[in-house]
Amino acid sequence: MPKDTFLNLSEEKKKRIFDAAVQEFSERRFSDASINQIVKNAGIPKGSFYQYFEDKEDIYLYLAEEMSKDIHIMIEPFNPNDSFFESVIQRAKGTIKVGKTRPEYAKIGALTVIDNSEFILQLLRSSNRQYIEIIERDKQRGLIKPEIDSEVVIKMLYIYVFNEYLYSGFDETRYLKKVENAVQIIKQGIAVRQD
Amino acid sequence: MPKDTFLNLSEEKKKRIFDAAVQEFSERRFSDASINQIVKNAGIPKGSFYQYFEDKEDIYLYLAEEMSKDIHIMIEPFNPNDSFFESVIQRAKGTIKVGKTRPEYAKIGALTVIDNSEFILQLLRSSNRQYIEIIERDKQRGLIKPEIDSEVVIKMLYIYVFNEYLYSGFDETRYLKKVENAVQIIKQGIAVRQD
DNA sequence: TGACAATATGACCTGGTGGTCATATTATAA
DNA sequence: TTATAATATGACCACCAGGTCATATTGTCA
Repeated sequence: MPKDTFLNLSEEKKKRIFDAAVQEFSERRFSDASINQIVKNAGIPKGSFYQYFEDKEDIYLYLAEEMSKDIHIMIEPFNPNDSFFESVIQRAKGTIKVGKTRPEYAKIGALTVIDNSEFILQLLRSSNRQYIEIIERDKQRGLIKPEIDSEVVIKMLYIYVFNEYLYSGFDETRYLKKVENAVQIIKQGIAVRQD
Repeated sequence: MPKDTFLNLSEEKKKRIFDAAVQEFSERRFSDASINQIVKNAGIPKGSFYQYFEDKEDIYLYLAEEMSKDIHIMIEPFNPNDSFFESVIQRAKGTIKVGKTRPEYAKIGALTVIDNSEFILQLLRSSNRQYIEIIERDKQRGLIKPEIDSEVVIKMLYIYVFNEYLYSGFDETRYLKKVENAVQIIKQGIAVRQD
């Protein structure tokens, strides 16, 4: 949580700092991101940064919260009627949509999957939880084989989907196609059926 | 390629430097690994390092070559009769085997998948190529659906398998089980068949 | 032995990091 | 107006990175 000193700042200044942080975290993974760079981008003195935030984690969490407010306006929440497979594709479409108006946000998301700091791993774990729930629900619905290890499914898909976003770059149709391929593979497998 | 000055060194000294580099690269990703740390581990002066190697990439490539000599003694090459699925599991078992006698080697491999430097990405790409070939072969054999995007398959599995190794830690049975689960999912899919 | 080349060495360079702190400035209230 | 509290500021700290280079040491051969 940012300190009160930060929260009391003018909206203009808060936004300047927010934007500077977004820029930095969209270019470098959390582990590699530099506070020096953020203060330079924001045009504030180094000392002020520590007057506003505890440390890098602090500003990152603030960022995450602000971004998620922003994102929730842009993309609709999971539709409970959608299957797990549809949900993943919907979310990929959401990522593309976010990427169009806020490319940095999508970039920040993508960079999390290649960060192995304890801090980021924990964030990832909690963001995966909702997908696990969807899979479990679909098992009950009789859509997904009950014996499936949902952790494995999520990890494969999640890492893949963001990784692909990172390297597909601006090519949205390619990205969506890759994600659809991945989902199809997870759904149906790749083995030829020996009926 | 190391400089001649390095190659002319005594076996003892070469090994000391090799070991020091292995240690460093097994603890930190290529991008994060420190030459300073390597020279400290090896007990050689900083200046000597640059007398032996061009830079970090140079020593990494040397390492990779030496390690692969070592590894090829420990694990058998892909069996051409094995399906893609069996090959992946065999390779996972190989990783465990390597991990038992040379835990650092397996760690180095695992760390590659979370490095996004151009240098490492290129290495990964070329090491994926052989899996792509196996998949294409299995398509011809009628084992794998011909319409499958093999790049997607490889990327999902490859990243997953090493990632899991990184976080399963020493728990080999857990690791192998997760890999088998992943392979099974890729093979058969997770959807309940609506016959 | 002496001359020259090859090698070894660590101090040093530039530039980066996260973080601190004494001081200056500004806002607040008596 | 004055005293006090809140905030702003950038120089500074210790530490790390990759890389260089003048000098010292060692090996080689005539």
